[in-house]
Amino acid sequence: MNLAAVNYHFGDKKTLYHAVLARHIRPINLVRLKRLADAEQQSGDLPVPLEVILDILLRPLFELCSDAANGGFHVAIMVGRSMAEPMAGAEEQLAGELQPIPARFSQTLRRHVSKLPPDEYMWRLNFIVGGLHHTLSTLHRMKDLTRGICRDHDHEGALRRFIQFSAVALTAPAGPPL
Amino acid sequence: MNLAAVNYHFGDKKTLYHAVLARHIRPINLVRLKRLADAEQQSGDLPVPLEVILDILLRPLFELCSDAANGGFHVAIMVGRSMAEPMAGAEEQLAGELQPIPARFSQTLRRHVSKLPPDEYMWRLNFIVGGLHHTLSTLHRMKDLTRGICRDHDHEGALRRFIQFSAVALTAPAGPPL
DNA sequence: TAGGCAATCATACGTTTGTTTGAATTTGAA
DNA sequence: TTCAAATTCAAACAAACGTATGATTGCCTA
Repeated sequence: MNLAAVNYHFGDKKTLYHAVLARHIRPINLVRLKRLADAEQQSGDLPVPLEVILDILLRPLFELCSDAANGGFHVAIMVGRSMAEPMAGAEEQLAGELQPIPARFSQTLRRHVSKLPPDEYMWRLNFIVGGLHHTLSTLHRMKDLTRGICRDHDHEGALRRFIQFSAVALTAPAGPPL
Repeated sequence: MNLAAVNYHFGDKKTLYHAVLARHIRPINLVRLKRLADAEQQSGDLPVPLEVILDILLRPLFELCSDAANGGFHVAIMVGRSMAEPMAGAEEQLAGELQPIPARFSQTLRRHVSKLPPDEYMWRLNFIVGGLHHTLSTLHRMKDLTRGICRDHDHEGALRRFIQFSAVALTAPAGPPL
């Protein structure tokens, strides 16, 4: 469409970029918070199983990124890029959108990782975040990347494996101090 | 320096980009192959411990990316970007440089992951690769990202944790088939 | 139906970016 | 020292990009 519309409606390109990101991520985060609340209520005093927490956290993202009709995987690329190289002077904008999620989920996760030192937990979370966005960005070319061993667009398989991967990584005992 | 020199010596920007990447990655890969051969010889018939293999694979990368004097972390960004979004029509160039490494290391890794289906192994490797490059790209702003919980430029801590992280993730038993 | 507002469009402007050119300068060998 | 090839430089070029403008269209309300 006509590019002038961008400046008419959004002012400049950077604002448009963040608007697109927010439009996709906001509803996902609402779903996440809702599902987590439901799961907690259903569990009563028992901890919500780690795999369930991770499923709630990850499934909406995988579903978004596999929704090819709505430019799903472009969003995957955008999110990944925003993580790896935030646009100068505008990281706060996206951060404000994302902050509530790790904060809220950490509450629930705490019972599963209570023996981990906080920095150990953060490091592992960062490893996982990297793996996540890389996975989302490469879902559509896994066949090429693995010489045919993995299928393209295998969202369900990727999600199932990534949940297990993250659960194992988070629950492993802390290594020896340096 | 004068930009015309780029086109004089390299032809165009893309070629320069790959030359920079190759210049940094090639020596690293030589070191990796050498160290792996040494470790195998030293182990005789016993398998090289997984953590040792991972250390050989990862340490040179972490060292490169922490060599600030030589623009180390810019290389981290470049590598990460090349992974996530290879430049159109030139992925083969970098692929040729990187191919021998996973192929060679998979030989040695095989004894540790022999019970994993090949696709399961590839998926996990992809998760780890994503985590790796994200980690390298964010080493210099971990403090900001974790609200002060992790230190900036803690290459040694990151490496140690990432090795343990990868080892745990690779040796976990395969989940139930879908 | 007329008037006003919002949205869209073709077009143009100013920057940035990648590349080219031709003149200077340096280098190395005879 | 001399000469030719290699390298560097300032300057210009062309294309891509982000943005701005003024005319035009579509829409809603009075």
